[in-house]
Amino acid sequence: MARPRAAETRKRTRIQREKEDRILDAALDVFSVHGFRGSTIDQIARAADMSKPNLLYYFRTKEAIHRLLIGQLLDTWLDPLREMQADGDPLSEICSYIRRKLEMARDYPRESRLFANEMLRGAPHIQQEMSDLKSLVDEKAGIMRKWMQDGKLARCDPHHLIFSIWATTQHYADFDVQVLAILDPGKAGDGRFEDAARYLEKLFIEGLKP
Amino acid sequence: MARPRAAETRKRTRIQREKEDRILDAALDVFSVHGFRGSTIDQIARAADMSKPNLLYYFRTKEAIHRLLIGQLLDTWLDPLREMQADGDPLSEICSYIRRKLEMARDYPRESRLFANEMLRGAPHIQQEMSDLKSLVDEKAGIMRKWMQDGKLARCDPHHLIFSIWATTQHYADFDVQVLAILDPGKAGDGRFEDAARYLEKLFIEGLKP
DNA sequence: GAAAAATTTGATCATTTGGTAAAGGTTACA
DNA sequence: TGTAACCTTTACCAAATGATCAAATTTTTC
Repeated sequence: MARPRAAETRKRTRIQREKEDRILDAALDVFSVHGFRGSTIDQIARAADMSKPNLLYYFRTKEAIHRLLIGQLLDTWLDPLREMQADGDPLSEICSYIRRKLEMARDYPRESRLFANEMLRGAPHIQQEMSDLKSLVDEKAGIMRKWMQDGKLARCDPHHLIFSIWATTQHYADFDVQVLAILDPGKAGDGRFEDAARYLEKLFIEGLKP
Repeated sequence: MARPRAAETRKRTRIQREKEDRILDAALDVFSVHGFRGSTIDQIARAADMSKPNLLYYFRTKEAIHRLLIGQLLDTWLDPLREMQADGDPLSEICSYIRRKLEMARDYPRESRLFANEMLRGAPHIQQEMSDLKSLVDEKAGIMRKWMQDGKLARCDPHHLIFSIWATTQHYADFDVQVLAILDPGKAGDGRFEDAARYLEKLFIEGLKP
């Protein structure tokens, strides 16, 4: 290979770590708003405050950056669901899940939007991950079904229950502009997340009480 | 003006109506999946089965097509909410609203995704419409607040109630791939929408009962 | 059925975009 | 402090993209 690319030889240097982090952060900014096809390397490079060839020294292609981001994302995105324990109190477990998902929407809105973008275009690159996701969801749906049989949770379709939690929480990241445009300007801080948590906990507790 | 562009002189012809419809339909296909920046005129022209210059005879620019689609969308998108009547039974009104929104997610998923794409990129072109939206939502929130005062609806934040209805229903259009990947293959038809309706009506009725 | 209007096409253009080449500058480490 | 590995930049390229033009063809109108 004529020119050594970053990270292809031996260990990662300090500069490599710093720049790769900067690139990924900038790329998350750009991809999460414009999607893969709508984002340009120039845009990302500008956001990372470096030249395009310099950026391409660290990542061979635009796709390589995107792939890495998506991979990192899916790795942590489902942690809150994984934490749902069969031996906890059903309504508390569901409330904790809602709270954790809302915190993610508040603290990692870019990741949420990146994911939403991927879904909107039909999840072309993550067939394997969707399959893993199904396994996890099916497992947790089984736990919920048990809770229902034990009379600790209202009978309902557990898959749709999970969908409704995803939808209501991610909404605050993906549709943030809309939420901000509609709520009173006074709620511009993070107050809307606390209001949302209060509302959603009440809705789901009352709605799912056996 | 050297060359007459479609619809610039006198009335719209039969061909104009047909082709413009074909273009808008194709553009909705493309924009709803790839977003504005991620879509190309070539792509839309191919989907509409015509040449690029031919397409550009009917719409001057890519943006003109997009603007028209967004305008049409917002015009009808809020109809279900407008139909919510202050003098109806609160829980029935809310259930009808959910059902209508679910029907839109089922019958017009492309429109839902087009809207979602716009929101994800920060709704750059629809500031005015967002303002109109706020007026409508505030009005309906007022109705809900009245219902709560009359003891006909559980006390909660009406804005977040509306958000939760939007989120849960639009989810079935915007995240359709995910929904399909997770549900049993048997639900591949429109059955998932009926299941969703059953689940959501129960959740909201029980959750919002006074 | 001819004139006028509308439509379609093929060639073309300037810009943007993803990506490369090669040369010069910097860093780490012996 | 020298040098090998690593990093950065300037210049560049081919393809894609948004858009235009003049000429050719079709449709409508009288």
